[in-house]
Amino acid sequence: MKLFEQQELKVYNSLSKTKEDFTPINEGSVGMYVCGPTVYSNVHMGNCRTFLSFDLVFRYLNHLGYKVRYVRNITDAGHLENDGESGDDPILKKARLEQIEPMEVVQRYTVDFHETMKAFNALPPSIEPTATGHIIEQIQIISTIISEGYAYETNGSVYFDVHKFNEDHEYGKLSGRKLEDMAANTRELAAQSEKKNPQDFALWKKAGAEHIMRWPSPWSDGFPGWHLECSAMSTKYLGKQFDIHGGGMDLKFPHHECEIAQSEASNKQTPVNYWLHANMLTLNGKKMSKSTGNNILPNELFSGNNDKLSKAFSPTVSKFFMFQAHYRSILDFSDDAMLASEKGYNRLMDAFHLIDTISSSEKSSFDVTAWRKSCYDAMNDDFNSPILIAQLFEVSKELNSAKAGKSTFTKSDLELIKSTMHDFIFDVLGLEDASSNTANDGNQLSGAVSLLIDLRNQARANKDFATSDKIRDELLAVGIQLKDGKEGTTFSLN
RNA sequence: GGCGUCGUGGCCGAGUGGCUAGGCAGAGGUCUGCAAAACCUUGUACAGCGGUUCGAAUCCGCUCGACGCCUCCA
Repeated sequence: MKLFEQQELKVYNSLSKTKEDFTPINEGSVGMYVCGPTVYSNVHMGNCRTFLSFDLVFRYLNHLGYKVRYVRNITDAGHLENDGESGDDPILKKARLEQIEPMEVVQRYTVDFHETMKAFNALPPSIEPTATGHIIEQIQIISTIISEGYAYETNGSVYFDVHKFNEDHEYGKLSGRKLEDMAANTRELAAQSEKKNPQDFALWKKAGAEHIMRWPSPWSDGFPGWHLECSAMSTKYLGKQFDIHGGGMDLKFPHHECEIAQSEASNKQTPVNYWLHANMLTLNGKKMSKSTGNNILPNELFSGNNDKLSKAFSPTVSKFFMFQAHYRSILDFSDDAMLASEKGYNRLMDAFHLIDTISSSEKSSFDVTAWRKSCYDAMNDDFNSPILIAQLFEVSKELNSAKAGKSTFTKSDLELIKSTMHDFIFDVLGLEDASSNTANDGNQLSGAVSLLIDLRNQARANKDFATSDKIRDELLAVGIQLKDGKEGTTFSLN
């Protein structure tokens, strides 16, 4: 496997706020952890964007020849850190609402998540651990942090002592916050709080009587704090120090900040070399969110069964839409943008299908090697998929020109274009070919339509346009569009 | 209030000190019996005001606006 391109990979590190050369800890291997979903409801498109962004990272690293261990967790418990009444484990809450076992909630939405990721043609991670499967590891970390002096117990609950930690570490270095500022800006009713300071966060919570999901621990029957699971599982499967940690931008603070604190407190070293954060997908200019209802679900998108869009869109078009923006930019979801992406996607796929029909020449009028390099340059520049897609359109234009006899390609250049386009469209972007309905496919539909095309062409030859237009219009009415070209008629399904 | 991000042509969206982003739409053209589809050609935009500079959309400052985090959130 050639590895020359990977030498130039740069990634934007949220910790340093700069693009850095990517150098993995172990040459040729990459450890990557991404915060997965909390499975108490269906994932919406905003959630999906983050996972698809990191699917792109995973795919590209694989493409470059790295051996990647990609860990993405399922949060199925303990999503709670407040000690006030407002705090509530969303999984338990949902279970109460639906009058079922918490693990039924978990199972239902885990299955939904997996089906959604599969629909998007996202690769499964190498390991997909669950929080409930790693209670022992979490308890061990808490014990270590307590013995290191960075956590304290109150009434059976354990809290991370942020102020103590900040004395000899830097709390807030990822999110750019200063503890003093945070302390000055907190007007929390600390009266009945179990915490020494409002900034402290829970490592272990004692379970109330109504709390069904509970585990024994040295401190109480209870459950782990939310931030802890990721520290436990990333350390277990990737080691105390690993290459990439990803997640949504909204997890930067407090979640990832707390992860750093936990890992540094227990392992005495900083856990992650490169922090990558995917930006939000907005709807009507506002962040998609489960709680406010400002979101759209994948199934609503695929079926067209929603009040936000004029039609249904396929998973692959949705991905194409997302990858036309950089993963670190906010992207707004809209009908117009989706329609534009769908047309662009079809144009790109049509151009790809054109390659085999182009006859080769003695010389190429287009520098294919330089073009190919520009594709790698784009992805090497912090996974810049919009530039990559622009490059794919550049070559598409040349292919169309070649078809019209204006550009020329040698046989080997055509093959190089085909393999490069294939690599990037299908392997790296992970798009799917949904438009291969030509009149010579050989399946039943194609056979039937071919017959109608023949009849229509006979009618046209006889200048019986009433008949030919009837065939054309009625096929269109059932969603089959005929396309007359120089070399005969093809069709596509609308 | 604190921290941070962003404001690009009709729309979406890259870029970031001097050199074409790209897609969609629009316009013109080719093709066609007519259409549709497809293809080709075509746009000189960077919120406002100052400053730095030979030169700024790109750097700095201010103003306005939007968004995100600070509470569960990808």
